[in-house]
Amino acid sequence: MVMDKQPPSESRPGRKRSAESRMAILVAAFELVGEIGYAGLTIEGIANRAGCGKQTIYRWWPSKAHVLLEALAVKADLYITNADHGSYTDDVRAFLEDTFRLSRQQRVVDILRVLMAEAQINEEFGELFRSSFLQRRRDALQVVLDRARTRGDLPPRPTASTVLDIVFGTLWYRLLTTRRPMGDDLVEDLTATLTQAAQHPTNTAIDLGDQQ
Amino acid sequence: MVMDKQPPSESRPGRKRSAESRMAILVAAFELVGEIGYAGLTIEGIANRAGCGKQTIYRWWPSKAHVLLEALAVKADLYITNADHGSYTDDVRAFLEDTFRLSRQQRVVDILRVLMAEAQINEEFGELFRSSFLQRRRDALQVVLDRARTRGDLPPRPTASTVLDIVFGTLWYRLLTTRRPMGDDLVEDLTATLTQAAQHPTNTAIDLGDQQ
Amino acid sequence: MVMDKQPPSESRPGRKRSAESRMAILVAAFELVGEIGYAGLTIEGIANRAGCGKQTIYRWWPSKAHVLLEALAVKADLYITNADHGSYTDDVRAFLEDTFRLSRQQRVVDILRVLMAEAQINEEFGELFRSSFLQRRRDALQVVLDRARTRGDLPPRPTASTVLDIVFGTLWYRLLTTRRPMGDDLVEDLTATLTQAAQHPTNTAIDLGDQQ
Amino acid sequence: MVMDKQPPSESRPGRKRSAESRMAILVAAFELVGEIGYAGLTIEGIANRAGCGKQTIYRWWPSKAHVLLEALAVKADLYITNADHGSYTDDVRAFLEDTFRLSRQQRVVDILRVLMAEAQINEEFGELFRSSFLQRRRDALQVVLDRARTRGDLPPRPTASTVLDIVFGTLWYRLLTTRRPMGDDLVEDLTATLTQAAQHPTNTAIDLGDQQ
DNA sequence: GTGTAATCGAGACGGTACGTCGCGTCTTGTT
DNA sequence: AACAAGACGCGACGTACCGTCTCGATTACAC
Repeated sequence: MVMDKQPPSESRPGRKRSAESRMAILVAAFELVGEIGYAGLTIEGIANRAGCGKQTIYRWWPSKAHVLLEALAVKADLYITNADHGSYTDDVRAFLEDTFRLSRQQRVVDILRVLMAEAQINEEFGELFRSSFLQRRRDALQVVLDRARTRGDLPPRPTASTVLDIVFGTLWYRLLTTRRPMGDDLVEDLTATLTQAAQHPTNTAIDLGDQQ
Repeated sequence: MVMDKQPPSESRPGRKRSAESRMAILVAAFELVGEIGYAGLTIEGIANRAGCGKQTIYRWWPSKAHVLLEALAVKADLYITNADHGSYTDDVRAFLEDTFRLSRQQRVVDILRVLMAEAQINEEFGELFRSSFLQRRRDALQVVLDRARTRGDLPPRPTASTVLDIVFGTLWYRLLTTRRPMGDDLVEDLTATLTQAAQHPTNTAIDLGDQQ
Repeated sequence: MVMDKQPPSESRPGRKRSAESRMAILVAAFELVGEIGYAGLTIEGIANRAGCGKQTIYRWWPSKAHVLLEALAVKADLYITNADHGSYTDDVRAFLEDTFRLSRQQRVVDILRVLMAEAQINEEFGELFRSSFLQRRRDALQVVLDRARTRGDLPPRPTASTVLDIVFGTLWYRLLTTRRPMGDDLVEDLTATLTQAAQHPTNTAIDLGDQQ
Repeated sequence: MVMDKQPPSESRPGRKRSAESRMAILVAAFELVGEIGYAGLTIEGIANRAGCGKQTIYRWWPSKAHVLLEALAVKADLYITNADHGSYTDDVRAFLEDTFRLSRQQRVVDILRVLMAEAQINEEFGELFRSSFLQRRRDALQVVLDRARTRGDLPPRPTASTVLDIVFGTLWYRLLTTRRPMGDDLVEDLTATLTQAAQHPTNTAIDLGDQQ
């Protein structure tokens, strides 16, 4: 997840970027947002906590949201496995359960919420957030769908695009509104809804009966 | 949608609240957010445009988001019909299409996005936004579900709670990430996914019997 | 000491001025200036303490300093006797000692200081303060000087005008700078200085001659 | 006349105080108080006129009166010579005439009046005004008195302390009440009153003996 | 080694908006 | 008409951060 202004690449003269300062800033931002909330988070506050000058933050990140996004990437491994579990249904369930597990970390959830919020308000950050975070999550689930299509157990409905919208829509909606993650029942219900046609295209009635 | 600090009710001495100022403030906020965006919107700017003092805003609303929420309620009729269209499938499709139509108003969509954003950042506003806006939308769709259950064409899966999460999740996810509303294809795909069991009327009687 | 905007004089229709409110306002102003100081004194604060509306204050006094001046007149008897003590020297000493005694009331002194201050800043109040307070004090001492001239023990120097300037100048200077009144020694020293020629009339001619 | 918060002295890191801003602020304050008066003078107005931020003023001065006091020190050379004119009488007359000349500058007089006023209202400023202005003036005249004592023509009465009170008392009283400075006649009259005993050298020796 | 160049901390700077306070005015209903 | 109450337009307050700009003081590469 690259968001620095200048990937140095070629060798330049002059002092090198301080790795200590970078980490101190990311840690300070991560801690502060947990202590005083995003509304109270300021560049000045981060600089104070990190023991660095404001300029050092402005040099490398354009906004506090950018700092926080990188801090999240450093502090939390956000990437969810999409290993093959043998069937489309099991893959989807596993994906949802992985996400569910991740969203138990309240600190991480809180940061995701405010980053999504900031993406609505700050156009430039929105661009980055969509391309470097949201799209990556879609890509991960897309792999599951592609595998199902190859395997042959992908139901004709809903389309892949709709599945992505439903899955991430439901996830984010819960995050943003109830502030609590999906529960086991919702995981199960959602998995069934998205995959029921695939499981038994001919005998919907029986499935329904079993599920009761 | 009541959000004023003091519903006066009984007759008190002193000058009454100015209806002119209230409307001027709501109109100014609505216009300004369209012209300069939410990030640039300030209480000071609203007061200037409205030709009133800042105190008059602070007296009645605790934040610019509260002003905007009331402005939205005044400027836009947000409430979507949930009239009976004869079947669950048609009711759901109508609800989604109504929403789709509403979300063609870019100004309204932009405000909804930033209000959802603010609800993540400002705890107090989040409370109000959930209770006075989000919950009402859920209630409206709940009526459709209740009618379907009574009518007898509500599929056993997904549960009502899951349907609400999926519908509003997908709606908000599109709003917040692509910034463009659902298209006809998504409406159709989503409707089918949520009601596909209902499309097999032979099972419906049995399901209903089980559910009761 | 009249400073009301409208001496009612003739009989007008409508409700009469409330004597209770007037006294409550004057008392509140007097108390508040002692508790929180002149800088913190506000019309709103006076109105709250007095249990009256702000308009009632604005109706009768143009500024908080005007209120305070009237409050002082009501609360403190500022007028110093200038009774005949038989000689110019004793009259002057008595006048100074009276003033000294008055200036033991710290509350009164504090108010006089801030009224003099306000008179420098607020042109309109300055006018009133000079004519209705300062001039009256000068007039009182002038009586002493006139009596001495009649009696024949008024030294030719300093002139009456200079005596007034020296006496009140010294009084006010002590008030404004040390915040403590003249002591006995200063009273005695000042009396002697102003009247010494009177004590040694034979030198006067020589002095005058020398000074020319 | 030092009134800055931090005499930097030792070398600190960070940007240095801007001398341009300091002068721009002092000039703006001096001009504005002449144009709109002290009551209308605001920190905000000074900052606008000076083309600087408000914080730059608050960083270095605690109130508009402090700014004005420093502005006065920069704009006007307030210090009056106390050179030796050969006799106590001539020294006192010269001191008074110097002051008289200074007080022809209406702008300077107006500022002195409001600073004395502010010193009554603002405790902290009063402290500074007394110690950094009033006391220095007293010290200057004290030099004249000390020289007279050394020289031997200081009259026994009034005491040095009383002379200071009378001189500055009369000066300030005229300033604060008539708003016009002492005239030639008052200078002469006051000089004579304070020095008349000195004109009788026969008494001086005895008096001096007593005083020692 | 000795420039030259970039980064670092610190912190002053010109700004902008904050949320509050008090001003003096203006209803509103009561006395 | 005056009164208590209190909302109003207004303007300044003093504060908090913004993002920029000196400042010495490091570092590091290039000569």
